[in-house]
Amino acid sequence: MSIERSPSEYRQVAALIRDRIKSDFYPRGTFLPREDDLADELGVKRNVVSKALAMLRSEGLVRSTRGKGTKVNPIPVIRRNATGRQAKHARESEGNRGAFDAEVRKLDMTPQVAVDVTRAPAPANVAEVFGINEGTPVLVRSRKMFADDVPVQIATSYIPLEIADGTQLTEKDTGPGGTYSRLADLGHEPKRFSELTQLRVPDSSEAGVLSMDTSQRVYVITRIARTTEGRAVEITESILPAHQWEFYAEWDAE
Amino acid sequence: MSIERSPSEYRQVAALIRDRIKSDFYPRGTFLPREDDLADELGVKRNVVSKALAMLRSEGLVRSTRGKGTKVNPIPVIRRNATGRQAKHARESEGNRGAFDAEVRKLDMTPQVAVDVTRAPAPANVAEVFGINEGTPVLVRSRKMFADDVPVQIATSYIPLEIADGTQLTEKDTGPGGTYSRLADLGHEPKRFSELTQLRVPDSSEAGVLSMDTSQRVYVITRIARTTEGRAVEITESILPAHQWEFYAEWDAE
DNA sequence: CAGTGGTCTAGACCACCAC
DNA sequence: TGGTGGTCTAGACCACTGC
Repeated sequence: MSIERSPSEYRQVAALIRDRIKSDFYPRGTFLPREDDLADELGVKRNVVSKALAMLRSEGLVRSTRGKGTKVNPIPVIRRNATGRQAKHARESEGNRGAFDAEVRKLDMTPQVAVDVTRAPAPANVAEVFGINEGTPVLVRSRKMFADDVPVQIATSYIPLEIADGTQLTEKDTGPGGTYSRLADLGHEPKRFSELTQLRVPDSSEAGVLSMDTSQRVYVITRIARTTEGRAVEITESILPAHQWEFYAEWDAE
Repeated sequence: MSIERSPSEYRQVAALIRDRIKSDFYPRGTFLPREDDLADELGVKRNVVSKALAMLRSEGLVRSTRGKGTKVNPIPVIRRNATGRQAKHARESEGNRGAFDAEVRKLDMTPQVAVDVTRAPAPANVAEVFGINEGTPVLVRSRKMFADDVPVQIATSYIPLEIADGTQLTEKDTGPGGTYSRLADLGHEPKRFSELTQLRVPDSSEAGVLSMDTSQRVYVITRIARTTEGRAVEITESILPAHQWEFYAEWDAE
């Protein structure tokens, strides 16, 4: 129906380099030729190559460093299993780092998690779900997760201090089964979950921590865990570089 | 830890315009000032404004048309409910257009669906799942979905001809309960589902149909429906402009 | 036709890296 | 220090819209 119009030079250059990456002509983890050389090879100005590479950078295909060059992203896409993350057996067989370890190891990479626990004023959205005033202190458990030393996820969990204070939840290591098992021990077993997944540009702080560009995208996954009575006992906000992840789920009809 | 470095001009311009859109200074559906005027107002060159707008365009915040101007995206983000899409009650109460109608109407917009049914050679990935040879004809049901006349989704379903031939599945209107109910009538009730969600740039054909830019992103959702015996009886590949959607799910622990 | 955005030119300067 | 990418300049031409 619509007439084929020839795309602009920089889009053609981007498409060409994208193909070369996908066909392993530029293998994962190696450097591209420098922009001047690409421009000469393809008969375009450096600005055009630069614009094309900016496009590939925003897709997460390459990463550029001033003074060094442009390298093909060394990390493959990680498959996040959205099916059984909260399942009890998964928690107990894999320990408190949850499903992340398995997801990364499946790709023959080395997972790594750094945990930090503090108390901090509740952000507005957290306060609203917990039914407390904005700024009321809550327990904040922050995790940074790496695959082969590349940051691929930030997860920040909030728990009401009323529940967590003085318990193992305030320790870095929450013990076998992790946070949800401790909440269960305390009589607040999470049974009902909701999850909202959004896509947006990272703010500059997120971009820094995840060593991303602000032209890239992050998934924001907000999960609320509630007891059978409906009380919200934990909120986790995960930030993931979008180009680094895909989601898989399985389920049976009721 | 890292020193605050001032972002480049075009990023500052993009941030400013982004804020103006979010604060309704430039309301949804209205035109921005033209690039020359923005450049004058902000004391930068037009190229810089142009680069900033390209960024916002790739985020789906604005849409530019040569000769006309740049308009704020008139359509709000649609929330896709990933919880009960395959539930029988949902199918029967809402008819064969499924959950899409409800999702769009919830935002006070008008849903619209165009259906096209053909036979076509099975693509490689479809053939593999069905266990047939690539190129074997299969039934292909294509739907284009609109919210207030804006295309927001393409869905392409594949069904083995062996099952579908000569049945209502080859009609545009599959009747009450839709495709899955007809499959059930035929003794192939879908009971097990898997779904893979990926993010990528649209190819030029997808960009055309969804009137998108190739600097934007689409979700690709591939769902496989199987019988209790494990036979794949339907595959649906949905393409969604990523900036137009978010995903919501709820579930109970087992 | 004039008005708009999309792209490209042919430079230039700077920030950052490795040495 | 020289090599690299990131950004900006001050134009220019073109594609497309609406009159």
